[in-house]
Amino acid sequence: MAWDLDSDRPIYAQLVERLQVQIVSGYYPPGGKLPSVRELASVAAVNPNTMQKAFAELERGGLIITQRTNGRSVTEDTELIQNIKLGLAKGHIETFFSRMQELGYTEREVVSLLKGGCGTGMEA
Amino acid sequence: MAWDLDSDRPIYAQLVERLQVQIVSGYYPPGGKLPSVRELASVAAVNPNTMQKAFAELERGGLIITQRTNGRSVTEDTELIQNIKLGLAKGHIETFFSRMQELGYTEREVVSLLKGGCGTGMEA
DNA sequence: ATGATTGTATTATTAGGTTGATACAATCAT
DNA sequence: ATGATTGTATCAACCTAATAATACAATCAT
Repeated sequence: MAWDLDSDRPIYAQLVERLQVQIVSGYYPPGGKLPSVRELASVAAVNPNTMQKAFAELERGGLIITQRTNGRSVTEDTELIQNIKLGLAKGHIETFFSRMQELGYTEREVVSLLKGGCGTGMEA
Repeated sequence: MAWDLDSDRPIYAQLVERLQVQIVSGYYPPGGKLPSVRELASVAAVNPNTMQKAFAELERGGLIITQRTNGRSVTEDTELIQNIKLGLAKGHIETFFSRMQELGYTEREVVSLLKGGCGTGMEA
């Protein structure tokens, strides 16, 4: 699984988002143990300091828990996980419609566009 | 109109995107003259050098044309403008579905989710 | 012709992100 | 007990982005 990091944004922020997705999508199950800072940093081809920063950020959000000298685990608070997942989904929907609206598309146009596209001006 | 620049991404890149949208949406019509570097920089509360960099970037894409000592204009190539607009729209659609799939939603789920009209943020 | 405005270029400085190289105390497996 | 691994902290170096302060030649309005 590639990490496809973008140079146009802080790496640690991208790591946070990626790990967030991996947790709420169940790739890292609730209560499950996470790879170590050094190991994940190695996999992502990133400096351990950067991965550490991402982990610290995730912990502030409550998604992961640190056992001082024994690694980290995903929280067992499945409700929190679900809430974050729904929050992310809503955010994506909102920004998507917002961006399409900026371009001049109405909500109705966008929806019909996704269903199969009828007279939206995008066929050409 | 606020410029709501994000500190988490290069400002010049955000300026490029914003100006792109303003052009393809017709806010700056084809062949129309653009504000000067200094004026736009002032409006956006940004350093002239940064705005200059954004303009240079847009010019490389062909969207705007520079009259050496007499300001800039939007290209009159409406076909190019339309192509860029469609490209932006397609990009938004693709990344939207991609992000939703990352979270575990199928394409069919997303579409029916949007048709249900539950919270798109565009009703108002 | 004059003065203001245009795009453009230069230099210096600041701030933030990233990397690399360490180092330490606490824990686990053996 | 020993050695490896854990999270954590620190320091220096580098790079990019952004700002600030200028400066210049070419154009336009007057």
